[in-house]
Amino acid sequence: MNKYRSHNCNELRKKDIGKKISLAGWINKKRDHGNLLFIDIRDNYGITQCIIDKANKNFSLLEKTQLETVIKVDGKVLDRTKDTINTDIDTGEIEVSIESFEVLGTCNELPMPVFSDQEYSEEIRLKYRFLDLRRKKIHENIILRSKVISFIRNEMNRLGFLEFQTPILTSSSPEGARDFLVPSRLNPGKFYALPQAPQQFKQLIMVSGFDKYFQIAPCFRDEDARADRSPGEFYQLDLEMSFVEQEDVFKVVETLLVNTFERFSNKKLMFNEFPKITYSDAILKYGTDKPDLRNPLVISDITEIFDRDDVSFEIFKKLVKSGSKVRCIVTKNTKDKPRSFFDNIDRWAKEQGASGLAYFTIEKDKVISARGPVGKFFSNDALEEIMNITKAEIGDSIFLACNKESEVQKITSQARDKIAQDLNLIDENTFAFCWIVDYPMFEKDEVTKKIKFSHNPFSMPQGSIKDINFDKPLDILAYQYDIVCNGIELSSGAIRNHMPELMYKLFSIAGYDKKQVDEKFSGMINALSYGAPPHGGIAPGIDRIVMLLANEKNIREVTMFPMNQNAQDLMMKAPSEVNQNQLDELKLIIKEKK
RNA sequence: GGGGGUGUAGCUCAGUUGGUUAGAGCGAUCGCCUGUCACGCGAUAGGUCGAGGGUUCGAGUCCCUUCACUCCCGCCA
Repeated sequence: MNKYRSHNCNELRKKDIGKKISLAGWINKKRDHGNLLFIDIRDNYGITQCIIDKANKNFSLLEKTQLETVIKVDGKVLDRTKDTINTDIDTGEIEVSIESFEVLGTCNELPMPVFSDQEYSEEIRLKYRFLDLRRKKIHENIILRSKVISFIRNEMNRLGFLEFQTPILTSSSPEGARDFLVPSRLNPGKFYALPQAPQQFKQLIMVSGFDKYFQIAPCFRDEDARADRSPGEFYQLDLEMSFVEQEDVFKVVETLLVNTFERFSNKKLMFNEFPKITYSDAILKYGTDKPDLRNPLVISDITEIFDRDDVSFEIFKKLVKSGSKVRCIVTKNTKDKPRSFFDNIDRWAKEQGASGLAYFTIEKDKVISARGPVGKFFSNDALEEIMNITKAEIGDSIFLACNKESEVQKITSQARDKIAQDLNLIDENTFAFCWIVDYPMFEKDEVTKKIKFSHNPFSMPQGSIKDINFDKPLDILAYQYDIVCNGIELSSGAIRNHMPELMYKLFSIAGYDKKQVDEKFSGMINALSYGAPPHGGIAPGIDRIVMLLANEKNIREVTMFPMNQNAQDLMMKAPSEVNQNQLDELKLIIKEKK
């Protein structure tokens, strides 16, 4: 028999009444009646109410024992009378009469209560993460995470994928995020980099002939945090497949995600076969490449309307002449909404730094007309044309913004979210997945005006090497795709470029000559010259998947030991200074701070 | 690097137009209480009002600087 317990704290039931048992766990809560003491003991599995009265010699000692002390109790399982049954806990039909107890782990006065629904500051939660993790909600989130990862492993195995580990100490690469660097003692002055993703390795695994690979891979990027982005490190379900086209990857990911989300959430899936939206369509219709498809609102371009003579909205007309675009959002049947609804949205847009959102509602008495502050500027014919373009109907309202393309795209995208919220159009009980496809291979850097890779430099461009017009690099599309759920980007992937000749060509457009490519990507480019199979893959973010399943807005709620926004671990006090010997061995000198 | 929010007891918070000795709940300590499950009742301790400077007869409250936490922009192939 186990030294500490005969049962866990969620095990005892009516059938155990009369048994002599022992339990071990934390004192979750005490209810002290002076001559009678109730003690709830908690472990990973649940809570059991224990009871002791003054007749027992241990009474006064137990009465004074702090909450969260770890104790072992020996006692007998008792029935509870009908009116004292607690239906909130699984063990609520019984209780344990304590005969003796033993303190296994003492507890100081707590810096934060464990048994409480209160919210606490991040600072205290992170500093005492081991206490925070005892609390029900986050404890369950972490267990969920474990189960999701385990399920995904099984599914991947079932789908014929092999799990491999790849190096954590690797080389710095010029593209992408900032690297975390690790100095090399044996090679003074040189540094390893922690992998931003096992990108090159997984391609090398394909070149090595393993056909289907996956890994729950740690990824390290030295970039600033967000609510849905851990600083420093996060996990991806990294996967790669040989002899596949885009559709083959989609099929695997759809199967995996549908199974995972159906298994771990009660929410509905809006699509079992995820819709595919081209990047350019997404940007136009939603103003972003990570649209929330639960939101039915779409953005339309009605710039051409403002060239018409029967439209007299002079401010917009003038802006359009100088190259601005007009985009609009139609809200269905909002004719009876109060003026305040419209004005609130206009005011909100101004708060976002835009020049506001013009609006009108389409009405029909004998002829079609527009009601609202700017309605008078549109003729009957112009309104019909707008209705034609936007599919708006009588009784609908139209919100318009006019600005440079990038600005109008930004504000209409935000407005789409804001209006949907105000109209309560988003079904919180749904997951809406979609693929964003046909990403451009290159984009122009706004600052330097140079052409650079818009996503992954190893992606395969669409079209054969003979057909691609390399003189218009911004027109080249890639077999590059993202998967998005409820407006959250879960992952990027691509069919890879496995042809060295084409690779050099594309890198040259982004400003790397052959020598640089050979140097910086030696592992990859060399391997591709020795018989590389066509291959492709993707890497869904594990943390974000668990966030969606746990219904959490912050990634720290699904991360066991997260760092704070400044990439510090308040519990372990990382990062920290190191001693002079360590620096000497590494041949490093710390510059004085300015 | 930039913008917003927050910072008052161990924890969660209140604190009026600037005005006496800065309050409450939980927790802690002590006392009472044999059926609670957020047990109840009474008492006690506990404060550099994040820090520094300024305005004022007087600052938790107004102003400036700064720090911490957080959200967002930049950044994240």
